[in-house]
Amino acid sequence: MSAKPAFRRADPDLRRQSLIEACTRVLARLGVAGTSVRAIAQEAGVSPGLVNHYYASVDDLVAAAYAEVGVRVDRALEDALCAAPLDSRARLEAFATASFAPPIADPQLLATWIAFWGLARSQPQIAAEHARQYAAFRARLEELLAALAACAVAPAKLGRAAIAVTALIDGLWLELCLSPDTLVPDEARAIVRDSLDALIS
Amino acid sequence: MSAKPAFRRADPDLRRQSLIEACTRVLARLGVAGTSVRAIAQEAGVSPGLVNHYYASVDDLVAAAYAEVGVRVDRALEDALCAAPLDSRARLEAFATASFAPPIADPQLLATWIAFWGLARSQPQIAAEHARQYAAFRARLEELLAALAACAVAPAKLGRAAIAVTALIDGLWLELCLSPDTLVPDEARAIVRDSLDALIS
DNA sequence: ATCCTTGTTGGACACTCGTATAACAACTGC
DNA sequence: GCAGTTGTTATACGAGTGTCCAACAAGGAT
Repeated sequence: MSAKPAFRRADPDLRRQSLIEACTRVLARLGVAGTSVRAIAQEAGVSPGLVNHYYASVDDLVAAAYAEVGVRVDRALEDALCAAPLDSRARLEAFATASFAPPIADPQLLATWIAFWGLARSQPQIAAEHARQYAAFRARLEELLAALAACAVAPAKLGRAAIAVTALIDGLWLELCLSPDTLVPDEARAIVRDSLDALIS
Repeated sequence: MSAKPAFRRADPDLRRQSLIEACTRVLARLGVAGTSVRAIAQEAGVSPGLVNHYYASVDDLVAAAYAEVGVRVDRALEDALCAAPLDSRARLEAFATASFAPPIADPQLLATWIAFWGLARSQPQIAAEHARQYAAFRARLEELLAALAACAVAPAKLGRAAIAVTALIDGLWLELCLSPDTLVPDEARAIVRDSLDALIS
Protein backbone atom coordinates (compact mmCIF):
# COMPACT_ATOMS: atom_id res chain seq x y z
CA MET A 1 0.00 0.00 0.00
CA SER A 2 1.13 3.54 -0.66
CA ALA A 3 1.36 5.87 2.35
CA LYS A 4 -0.27 9.27 2.01
CA PRO A 5 2.35 11.92 1.21
CA ALA A 6 3.19 14.11 4.19
CA PHE A 7 3.10 17.18 1.96
CA ARG A 8 2.70 18.08 -1.67
CA ARG A 9 4.99 20.13 -3.80
CA ALA A 10 3.31 23.08 -5.40
CA ASP A 11 3.97 25.32 -8.31
CA PRO A 12 6.09 28.22 -7.01
CA ASP A 13 3.69 30.83 -8.35
CA LEU A 14 0.68 29.13 -6.81
CA ARG A 15 2.50 28.72 -3.52
CA ARG A 16 3.43 32.37 -3.51
CA GLN A 17 -0.18 33.28 -4.21
CA SER A 18 -1.33 31.04 -1.39
CA LEU A 19 1.11 32.69 1.02
CA ILE A 20 -0.03 36.14 -0.04
CA GLU A 21 -3.66 35.27 0.55
CA ALA A 22 -2.87 33.77 3.93
CA CYS A 23 -0.95 36.90 4.84
CA THR A 24 -3.91 39.08 3.86
CA ARG A 25 -6.31 37.01 5.93
CA VAL A 26 -4.10 37.09 9.01
CA LEU A 27 -3.54 40.82 8.60
CA ALA A 28 -7.31 41.33 8.51
CA ARG A 29 -8.05 39.00 11.39
CA LEU A 30 -5.28 39.78 13.85
CA GLY A 31 -4.02 43.16 12.73
CA VAL A 32 -0.42 44.13 12.38
CA ALA A 33 0.47 43.07 15.91
CA GLY A 34 -0.64 39.48 15.38
CA THR A 35 0.85 38.97 11.96
CA SER A 36 3.87 36.71 12.38
CA VAL A 37 5.63 34.26 10.15
CA ARG A 38 4.22 31.39 12.16
CA ALA A 39 0.66 32.71 12.02
CA ILE A 40 0.87 33.18 8.25
CA ALA A 41 2.37 29.73 7.75
CA GLN A 42 -0.33 28.11 9.87
CA GLU A 43 -3.03 29.98 7.95
CA ALA A 44 -1.54 28.71 4.69
CA GLY A 45 -1.18 25.22 6.11
CA VAL A 46 2.57 25.03 5.65
CA SER A 47 5.58 25.10 7.92
CA PRO A 48 7.06 28.41 9.08
CA GLY A 49 10.30 27.81 7.24
CA LEU A 50 8.58 27.87 3.89
CA VAL A 51 7.80 31.55 4.18
CA ASN A 52 11.46 32.42 4.23
CA HIS A 53 12.05 30.02 1.37
CA TYR A 54 9.84 32.13 -0.90
CA TYR A 55 10.41 35.56 0.61
CA ALA A 56 13.69 36.95 1.87
CA SER A 57 11.90 38.48 4.82
CA VAL A 58 8.42 38.75 6.17
CA ASP A 59 8.36 42.41 5.17
CA ASP A 60 8.77 41.39 1.55
CA LEU A 61 5.77 39.12 1.86
CA VAL A 62 3.69 41.89 3.38
CA ALA A 63 4.68 44.26 0.59
CA ALA A 64 3.70 41.61 -1.96
CA ALA A 65 0.36 41.19 -0.20
CA TYR A 66 -0.21 44.92 -0.37
CA ALA A 67 0.45 45.01 -4.08
CA GLU A 68 -1.92 42.08 -4.53
CA VAL A 69 -4.72 43.84 -2.66
CA GLY A 70 -4.07 46.85 -4.84
CA VAL A 71 -4.54 45.00 -8.11
CA ARG A 72 -7.65 43.33 -6.72
CA VAL A 73 -9.17 46.75 -6.07
CA ASP A 74 -8.05 48.02 -9.45
CA ARG A 75 -9.66 45.06 -11.11
CA ALA A 76 -12.93 45.58 -9.26
CA LEU A 77 -13.01 49.23 -10.34
CA GLU A 78 -12.26 48.31 -13.92
CA ASP A 79 -14.93 45.63 -13.87
CA ALA A 80 -17.48 48.16 -12.64
CA LEU A 81 -16.54 50.40 -15.52
CA CYS A 82 -16.90 47.62 -18.06
CA ALA A 83 -20.32 46.67 -16.74
CA ALA A 84 -21.58 50.24 -16.98
CA PRO A 85 -23.49 51.59 -19.96
CA LEU A 86 -21.68 53.75 -22.47
CA ASP A 87 -23.20 56.99 -21.25
CA SER A 88 -20.43 59.05 -19.71
CA ARG A 89 -22.51 60.15 -16.74
CA ALA A 90 -23.43 56.56 -15.95
CA ARG A 91 -19.81 55.48 -16.27
CA LEU A 92 -18.68 58.16 -13.86
CA GLU A 93 -21.30 57.09 -11.36
CA ALA A 94 -20.48 53.42 -11.73
CA PHE A 95 -16.82 54.12 -11.04
CA ALA A 96 -17.51 56.43 -8.13
CA THR A 97 -19.88 54.03 -6.37
CA ALA A 98 -17.98 50.81 -6.99
CA SER A 99 -16.22 51.31 -3.67
CA PHE A 100 -19.48 50.70 -1.82
CA ALA A 101 -19.99 47.17 -3.09
CA PRO A 102 -17.99 43.99 -2.63
CA PRO A 103 -15.17 43.30 -2.88
CA ILE A 104 -14.09 46.84 -2.01
CA ALA A 105 -16.64 47.62 0.69
CA ASP A 106 -15.41 44.88 2.96
CA PRO A 107 -14.45 45.34 6.63
CA GLN A 108 -11.75 42.74 6.14
CA LEU A 109 -10.26 44.73 3.29
CA LEU A 110 -10.28 47.87 5.40
CA ALA A 111 -8.59 46.00 8.23
CA THR A 112 -5.89 44.87 5.84
CA TRP A 113 -5.60 48.35 4.44
CA ILE A 114 -5.24 49.93 7.88
CA ALA A 115 -2.55 47.43 8.70
CA PHE A 116 -0.71 48.57 5.59
CA TRP A 117 -1.10 52.22 6.50
CA GLY A 118 0.39 51.47 9.86
CA LEU A 119 3.30 49.75 8.20
CA ALA A 120 3.84 52.54 5.69
CA ARG A 121 5.56 54.57 8.39
CA SER A 122 8.47 52.18 8.58
CA GLN A 123 8.22 50.78 5.05
CA PRO A 124 8.77 53.50 2.46
CA GLN A 125 7.99 51.15 -0.40
CA ILE A 126 4.50 50.66 0.95
CA ALA A 127 4.03 54.41 1.28
CA ALA A 128 5.17 54.87 -2.30
CA GLU A 129 2.81 52.17 -3.53
CA HIS A 130 -0.05 53.88 -1.72
CA ALA A 131 0.72 57.24 -3.29
CA ARG A 132 0.86 55.65 -6.71
CA GLN A 133 -2.50 53.96 -6.29
CA TYR A 134 -4.18 57.03 -4.90
CA ALA A 135 -2.95 59.14 -7.80
CA ALA A 136 -4.15 56.53 -10.29
CA PHE A 137 -7.64 56.54 -8.81
CA ARG A 138 -7.87 60.30 -8.90
CA ALA A 139 -6.53 60.47 -12.44
CA ARG A 140 -9.11 57.95 -13.59
CA LEU A 141 -11.83 59.97 -11.93
CA GLU A 142 -10.60 63.17 -13.52
CA GLU A 143 -10.67 61.43 -16.89
CA LEU A 144 -14.27 60.40 -16.39
CA LEU A 145 -15.22 63.89 -15.28
CA ALA A 146 -13.58 65.41 -18.34
CA ALA A 147 -15.47 63.00 -20.59
CA LEU A 148 -18.77 64.49 -19.49
CA ALA A 149 -20.59 66.13 -22.35
CA ALA A 150 -20.10 69.86 -22.81
CA CYS A 151 -17.41 70.31 -20.17
CA ALA A 152 -19.89 70.30 -17.32
CA VAL A 153 -16.97 71.07 -15.05
CA ALA A 154 -14.61 73.88 -15.95
CA PRO A 155 -11.29 72.39 -17.07
CA ALA A 156 -9.37 74.54 -14.63
CA LYS A 157 -11.35 73.17 -11.72
CA LEU A 158 -11.19 69.58 -12.90
CA GLY A 159 -8.31 68.60 -10.65
CA ARG A 160 -9.96 70.06 -7.60
CA ALA A 161 -13.24 68.32 -8.39
CA ALA A 162 -11.46 64.99 -8.70
CA ILE A 163 -9.79 65.53 -5.33
CA ALA A 164 -13.10 66.41 -3.74
CA VAL A 165 -14.94 63.38 -5.10
CA THR A 166 -12.06 61.08 -4.21
CA ALA A 167 -12.09 62.41 -0.66
CA LEU A 168 -15.84 61.96 -0.41
CA ILE A 169 -15.62 58.38 -1.63
CA ASP A 170 -12.78 57.58 0.74
CA GLY A 171 -14.60 59.03 3.71
CA LEU A 172 -17.79 57.15 2.91
CA TRP A 173 -15.88 53.94 2.30
CA LEU A 174 -14.14 54.34 5.63
CA GLU A 175 -17.37 54.86 7.53
CA LEU A 176 -19.11 52.09 5.63
CA CYS A 177 -16.48 49.58 6.70
CA LEU A 178 -15.90 50.91 10.21
CA SER A 179 -19.53 51.01 11.29
CA PRO A 180 -21.90 49.33 8.83
CA ASP A 181 -24.78 50.07 11.18
CA THR A 182 -24.83 53.83 10.71
CA LEU A 183 -24.30 53.85 6.97
CA VAL A 184 -25.56 51.42 4.34
CA PRO A 185 -24.20 51.09 0.79
CA ASP A 186 -27.39 52.43 -0.77
CA GLU A 187 -27.13 55.65 1.19
CA ALA A 188 -23.47 56.07 0.31
CA ARG A 189 -24.37 55.64 -3.34
CA ALA A 190 -27.16 58.19 -3.04
CA ILE A 191 -24.82 60.69 -1.42
CA VAL A 192 -22.27 60.35 -4.18
CA ARG A 193 -25.01 60.65 -6.80
CA ASP A 194 -26.32 63.86 -5.26
CA SER A 195 -22.82 65.21 -4.92
CA LEU A 196 -22.05 64.53 -8.57
CA ASP A 197 -25.28 66.22 -9.59
CA ALA A 198 -24.36 69.27 -7.55
CA LEU A 199 -20.89 69.32 -9.01
CA ILE A 200 -22.10 69.22 -12.58
CA SER A 201 -24.94 71.70 -12.42
CA MET B 1 28.97 68.62 48.40
CA SER B 2 25.61 67.26 47.35
CA ALA B 3 25.56 64.62 44.58
CA LYS B 4 23.13 65.15 41.73
CA PRO B 5 20.02 62.98 42.21
CA ALA B 6 19.89 60.00 39.87
CA PHE B 7 16.21 60.64 39.25
CA ARG B 8 13.42 62.90 40.41
CA ARG B 9 10.10 61.94 41.81
CA ALA B 10 7.20 63.41 39.96
CA ASP B 11 3.58 64.08 40.67
CA PRO B 12 1.66 60.95 39.65
CA ASP B 13 -0.68 62.88 37.38
CA LEU B 14 2.17 64.67 35.65
CA ARG B 15 4.04 61.39 35.26
CA ARG B 16 1.00 59.75 33.74
CA GLN B 17 0.62 62.66 31.36
CA SER B 18 4.28 62.40 30.43
CA LEU B 19 3.93 58.68 29.71
CA ILE B 20 0.84 59.27 27.59
CA GLU B 21 2.62 61.89 25.53
CA ALA B 22 5.64 59.64 25.09
CA CYS B 23 3.33 56.84 24.00
CA THR B 24 1.69 59.09 21.43
CA ARG B 25 5.04 60.18 20.03
CA VAL B 26 6.34 56.63 19.73
CA LEU B 27 3.10 55.48 18.15
CA ALA B 28 3.45 58.24 15.57
CA ARG B 29 7.13 57.68 14.93
CA LEU B 30 7.39 53.91 14.88
CA GLY B 31 3.83 52.76 14.30
CA VAL B 32 2.10 50.01 16.18
CA ALA B 33 4.82 47.48 15.46
CA GLY B 34 7.53 49.55 17.13
CA THR B 35 5.55 50.63 20.17
CA SER B 36 6.91 48.71 23.13
CA VAL B 37 7.14 49.36 26.82
CA ARG B 38 10.85 49.92 26.47
CA ALA B 39 10.50 52.37 23.60
CA ILE B 40 7.87 54.37 25.47
CA ALA B 41 9.95 54.42 28.63
CA GLN B 42 13.03 55.58 26.76
CA GLU B 43 11.00 58.30 25.04
CA ALA B 44 9.76 59.48 28.41
CA GLY B 45 13.25 59.27 29.87
CA VAL B 46 12.35 56.75 32.56
CA SER B 47 12.99 53.09 33.19
CA PRO B 48 10.75 50.44 31.58
CA GLY B 49 9.46 49.26 34.89
CA LEU B 50 7.81 52.58 35.60
CA VAL B 51 5.27 52.04 32.85
CA ASN B 52 3.87 49.01 34.62
CA HIS B 53 3.92 50.93 37.85
CA TYR B 54 1.39 53.41 36.51
CA TYR B 55 -0.52 51.19 34.10
CA ALA B 56 -1.54 47.60 34.68
CA SER B 57 -0.62 46.75 31.10
CA VAL B 58 0.70 48.49 28.06
CA ASP B 59 -2.73 48.20 26.47
CA ASP B 60 -4.17 50.34 29.22
CA LEU B 61 -1.60 53.00 28.48
CA VAL B 62 -2.43 52.93 24.79
CA ALA B 63 -6.13 53.25 25.54
CA ALA B 64 -5.38 56.23 27.79
CA ALA B 65 -3.31 57.78 25.02
CA TYR B 66 -6.19 57.33 22.61
CA ALA B 67 -8.60 59.06 24.94
CA GLU B 68 -6.11 61.89 25.37
CA VAL B 69 -5.77 62.38 21.62
CA GLY B 70 -9.54 62.40 21.41
CA VAL B 71 -10.00 65.21 23.91
CA ARG B 72 -7.21 67.17 22.21
CA VAL B 73 -9.10 67.00 18.92
CA ASP B 74 -12.37 67.86 20.61
CA ARG B 75 -10.76 70.87 22.23
CA ALA B 76 -9.29 72.05 18.92
CA LEU B 77 -12.71 71.82 17.27
CA GLU B 78 -14.36 73.67 20.11
CA ASP B 79 -11.67 76.35 20.03
CA ALA B 80 -12.28 76.85 16.33
CA LEU B 81 -15.95 77.33 17.04
CA CYS B 82 -15.28 79.85 19.78
CA ALA B 83 -12.96 81.85 17.57
CA ALA B 84 -15.53 82.03 14.77
CA PRO B 85 -17.91 84.96 14.31
CA LEU B 86 -21.50 84.58 15.40
CA ASP B 87 -22.86 84.15 11.90
CA SER B 88 -24.14 80.59 11.58
CA ARG B 89 -22.66 80.07 8.12
CA ALA B 90 -19.24 81.19 9.32
CA ARG B 91 -19.49 78.95 12.37
CA LEU B 92 -20.32 75.94 10.20
CA GLU B 93 -17.38 76.67 7.97
CA ALA B 94 -15.00 77.21 10.86
CA PHE B 95 -15.97 73.86 12.35
CA ALA B 96 -15.80 72.03 9.03
CA THR B 97 -12.36 73.35 8.13
CA ALA B 98 -10.74 73.12 11.54
CA SER B 99 -9.53 69.65 10.62
CA PHE B 100 -7.18 71.13 8.05
CA ALA B 101 -5.15 73.20 10.48
CA PRO B 102 -2.91 72.24 13.39
CA PRO B 103 -3.20 70.42 15.65
CA ILE B 104 -5.62 68.18 13.75
CA ALA B 105 -4.00 68.26 10.33
CA ASP B 106 -0.81 66.68 11.55
CA PRO B 107 0.84 63.62 9.99
CA GLN B 108 1.89 62.58 13.47
CA LEU B 109 -1.70 62.68 14.65
CA LEU B 110 -2.83 60.60 11.68
CA ALA B 111 -0.08 58.08 12.36
CA THR B 112 -1.26 57.81 15.93
CA TRP B 113 -4.83 57.51 14.77
CA ILE B 114 -4.03 54.76 12.31
CA ALA B 115 -2.21 52.90 15.02
CA PHE B 116 -5.37 53.09 17.10
CA TRP B 117 -7.52 51.87 14.24
CA GLY B 118 -5.24 48.92 13.88
CA LEU B 119 -5.55 48.19 17.57
CA ALA B 120 -9.32 48.60 17.55
CA ARG B 121 -9.58 45.15 16.00
CA SER B 122 -8.40 43.48 19.17
CA GLN B 123 -9.42 46.22 21.62
CA PRO B 124 -13.20 46.68 21.66
CA GLN B 125 -12.96 49.63 24.04
CA ILE B 126 -10.96 51.55 21.47
CA ALA B 127 -13.47 50.71 18.77
CA ALA B 128 -16.29 51.91 20.99
CA GLU B 129 -14.45 55.12 21.77
CA HIS B 130 -13.97 55.72 18.07
CA ALA B 131 -17.65 55.20 17.30
CA ARG B 132 -18.58 57.60 20.08
CA GLN B 133 -16.29 60.29 18.80
CA TYR B 134 -17.37 59.89 15.21
CA ALA B 135 -21.02 60.19 16.17
CA ALA B 136 -20.30 63.27 18.26
CA PHE B 137 -18.60 65.00 15.36
CA ARG B 138 -21.46 64.25 13.01
CA ALA B 139 -24.06 65.35 15.54
CA ARG B 140 -22.25 68.63 16.05
CA LEU B 141 -22.13 69.16 12.32
CA GLU B 142 -25.82 68.38 11.98
CA GLU B 143 -26.53 70.91 14.68
CA LEU B 144 -24.60 73.60 12.84
CA LEU B 145 -26.34 72.75 9.59
CA ALA B 146 -29.73 72.98 11.24
CA ALA B 147 -28.83 76.37 12.69
CA LEU B 148 -28.51 77.83 9.22
CA ALA B 149 -31.07 80.53 8.55
CA ALA B 150 -34.30 79.50 6.84
CA CYS B 151 -33.64 75.77 6.87
CA ALA B 152 -31.32 75.90 3.91
CA VAL B 153 -31.21 72.14 4.07
CA ALA B 154 -34.43 70.19 4.27
CA PRO B 155 -34.80 68.73 7.78
CA ALA B 156 -35.40 65.26 6.38
CA LYS B 157 -32.11 65.33 4.53
CA LEU B 158 -30.16 66.82 7.39
CA GLY B 159 -28.73 63.53 8.58
CA ARG B 160 -27.58 62.56 5.14
CA ALA B 161 -25.97 65.95 4.61
CA ALA B 162 -24.07 65.62 7.86
CA ILE B 163 -22.80 62.20 6.83
CA ALA B 164 -21.71 63.50 3.47
CA VAL B 165 -19.83 66.48 4.86
CA THR B 166 -18.22 64.36 7.55
CA ALA B 167 -17.04 61.88 4.93
CA LEU B 168 -15.67 64.68 2.77
CA ILE B 169 -13.77 66.17 5.68
CA ASP B 170 -12.38 62.79 6.69
CA GLY B 171 -11.24 62.00 3.19
CA LEU B 172 -9.56 65.36 2.78
CA TRP B 173 -7.94 65.11 6.19
CA LEU B 174 -6.63 61.68 5.33
CA GLU B 175 -5.10 62.82 2.09
CA LEU B 176 -3.76 65.99 3.64
CA CYS B 177 -1.84 64.00 6.23
CA LEU B 178 -0.82 61.09 4.01
CA SER B 179 0.65 63.14 1.19
CA PRO B 180 0.95 66.83 2.01
CA ASP B 181 2.53 67.43 -1.39
CA THR B 182 -0.56 66.77 -3.45
CA LEU B 183 -3.02 68.64 -1.27
CA VAL B 184 -2.50 71.80 0.77
CA PRO B 185 -4.73 73.00 3.61
CA ASP B 186 -5.95 76.02 1.65
CA GLU B 187 -7.25 73.84 -1.14
CA ALA B 188 -8.97 71.50 1.30
CA ARG B 189 -10.66 74.49 2.87
CA ALA B 190 -11.75 75.77 -0.53
CA ILE B 191 -13.20 72.39 -1.44
CA VAL B 192 -15.25 72.23 1.74
CA ARG B 193 -16.41 75.81 1.23
CA ASP B 194 -17.58 75.05 -2.31
CA SER B 195 -19.24 71.88 -1.16
CA LEU B 196 -21.13 73.67 1.59
CA ASP B 197 -22.25 76.30 -0.88
CA ALA B 198 -23.54 73.61 -3.21
CA LEU B 199 -25.29 71.86 -0.37
CA ILE B 200 -27.10 74.98 0.77
CA SER B 201 -28.21 76.35 -2.56
C1' DA C 1 13.76 0.93 -10.12
C1' DT C 2 17.14 4.25 -8.98
C1' DC C 3 19.14 8.87 -8.76
C1' DC C 4 18.83 13.72 -8.28
C1' DT C 5 16.88 18.06 -7.76
C1' DT C 6 14.73 20.96 -4.71
C1' DG C 7 10.32 22.04 -2.33
C1' DT C 8 9.43 21.32 2.41
C1' DT C 9 9.94 20.44 7.20
C1' DG C 10 10.99 21.23 12.03
C1' DG C 11 13.94 22.87 15.27
C1' DA C 12 18.01 25.93 16.80
C1' DC C 13 19.52 30.44 17.37
C1' DA C 14 19.72 35.14 19.12
C1' DC C 15 16.79 38.51 19.92
C1' DT C 16 12.71 41.50 21.80
C1' DC C 17 8.55 41.41 23.95
C1' DG C 18 5.43 42.24 28.47
C1' DT C 19 5.32 41.48 33.12
C1' DA C 20 6.75 40.67 37.91
C1' DT C 21 9.78 41.67 41.64
C1' DA C 22 13.59 42.80 44.73
C1' DA C 23 16.80 46.42 45.75
C1' DC C 24 17.55 51.22 45.77
C1' DA C 25 16.93 56.11 46.77
C1' DA C 26 14.28 60.57 46.73
C1' DC C 27 11.26 63.07 49.24
C1' DT C 28 8.09 63.78 53.58
C1' DG C 29 7.18 64.18 58.20
C1' DC C 30 9.13 64.07 62.29
C1' DG D 1 19.40 64.37 61.55
C1' DC D 2 16.58 60.23 61.14
C1' DA D 3 12.96 56.89 59.71
C1' DG D 4 9.31 55.63 56.76
C1' DT D 5 6.95 55.83 52.51
C1' DT D 6 6.94 54.83 47.92
C1' DG D 7 8.39 56.43 43.37
C1' DT D 8 11.99 54.50 40.60
C1' DT D 9 15.46 51.44 38.85
C1' DA D 10 17.47 47.24 37.29
C1' DT D 11 17.14 42.68 36.58
C1' DA D 12 15.03 38.15 35.70
C1' DC D 13 11.87 35.23 33.53
C1' DG D 14 8.95 32.86 30.09
C1' DA D 15 6.79 33.50 25.83
C1' DG D 16 7.05 34.89 21.24
C1' DT D 17 9.55 36.94 17.38
C1' DG D 18 12.38 36.58 12.58
C1' DT D 19 15.86 34.16 10.49
C1' DC D 20 18.65 30.36 9.37
C1' DC D 21 19.92 25.59 8.26
C1' DA D 22 20.54 20.58 8.16
C1' DA D 23 17.79 16.78 7.21
C1' DC D 24 13.93 14.78 4.83
C1' DA D 25 11.14 13.34 1.04
C1' DA D 26 8.22 14.22 -3.21
C1' DG D 27 8.23 13.97 -7.93
C1' DG D 28 10.53 14.16 -12.42
C1' DA D 29 14.44 12.36 -15.13
C1' DT D 30 17.00 8.51 -16.39
